[in-house]
Amino acid sequence: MKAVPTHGIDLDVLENTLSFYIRVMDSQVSRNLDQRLDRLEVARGKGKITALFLIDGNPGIRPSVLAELILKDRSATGRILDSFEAHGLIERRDSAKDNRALECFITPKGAALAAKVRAIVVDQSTAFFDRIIPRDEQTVLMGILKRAYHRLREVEA
Amino acid sequence: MKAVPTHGIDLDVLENTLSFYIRVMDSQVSRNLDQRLDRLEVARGKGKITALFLIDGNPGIRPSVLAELILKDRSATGRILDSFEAHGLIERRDSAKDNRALECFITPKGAALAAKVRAIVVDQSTAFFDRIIPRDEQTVLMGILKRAYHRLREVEA
DNA sequence: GCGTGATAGTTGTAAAAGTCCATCAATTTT
DNA sequence: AAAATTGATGGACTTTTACAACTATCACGC
Repeated sequence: MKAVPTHGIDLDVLENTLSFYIRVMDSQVSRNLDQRLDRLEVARGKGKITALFLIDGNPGIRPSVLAELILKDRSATGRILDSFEAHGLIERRDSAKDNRALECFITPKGAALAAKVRAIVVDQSTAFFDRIIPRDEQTVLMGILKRAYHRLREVEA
Repeated sequence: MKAVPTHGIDLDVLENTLSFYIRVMDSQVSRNLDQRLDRLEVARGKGKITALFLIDGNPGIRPSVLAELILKDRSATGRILDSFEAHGLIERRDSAKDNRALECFITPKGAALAAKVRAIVVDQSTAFFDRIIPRDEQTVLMGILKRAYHRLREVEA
């Protein structure tokens, strides 16, 4: 990528639009993360990593609950689970309580992947933001976004 | 969407990972924005709005410069310009100085769309974040992200 | 118990984005 | 003048994502 100074370029109203910065940050951090996760079954897309962790940390979690937590519809979630299962990362078993429902369980292979991804994700986020945001500001940022995240869930409900 | 409380759900390391919150915020704000922009030629995808504004505000800007600014490769940028041109929003003319290059110019129709989109984008961002982040925190957030954005460009270069 | 409506999950489809690579023309460098 | 670089386009491919249709099951009220 070439050096194109941002000073002097007129970004119009985007200059003062929060959503613009969120969107740019996302695309860059996501691209960077995908490179780190290359070949790891969870690269690309926003929900795969969260889904893997949730299944790892909440044995028996159901696809529909998962869908709401990763903010996707059931069909998209189902396809993620299909690919997880095809790669031997999880198992879907019929629920004893509700014959419509399934329950997701991590496999040893899935747990191993989760451990690996855990390390990568944390490391990547730290490395990425350390280059562009001072540590004290990162703390502030995290606080604001964390509260916003929880409020988002309340509001959406 | 149903009420699924986030309290009590274990998000694993994501709980303290900045990239996670950035990614979630992005997906929500982008989805919300797309709904607002429905049918407007610039919905979906991250670069279209920025590209339109840049062409509007910088007459004669070249596709390759545009590509670097919207953080896409030339091929993807070209396709955005194709669709803009097909919809009569811009014109690409041969550059007088460099016969390889093109120069992009907004059309009246494109300028009208830019004006409309400008209003929507600002309004949407404000409305979206007002629901989940107090105004004073929004100011702080904007400052941090703005600095991060410019540093990102310096670092990437 | 039975019907209505909601819920769980799958499948199909369609649209679109992003990336990679090859190609071609024009320009700059040495 | 040859080589390397840059600007732009085109094709192919992978993935994501949303939307709607469909089956099966459950829950509630009467």
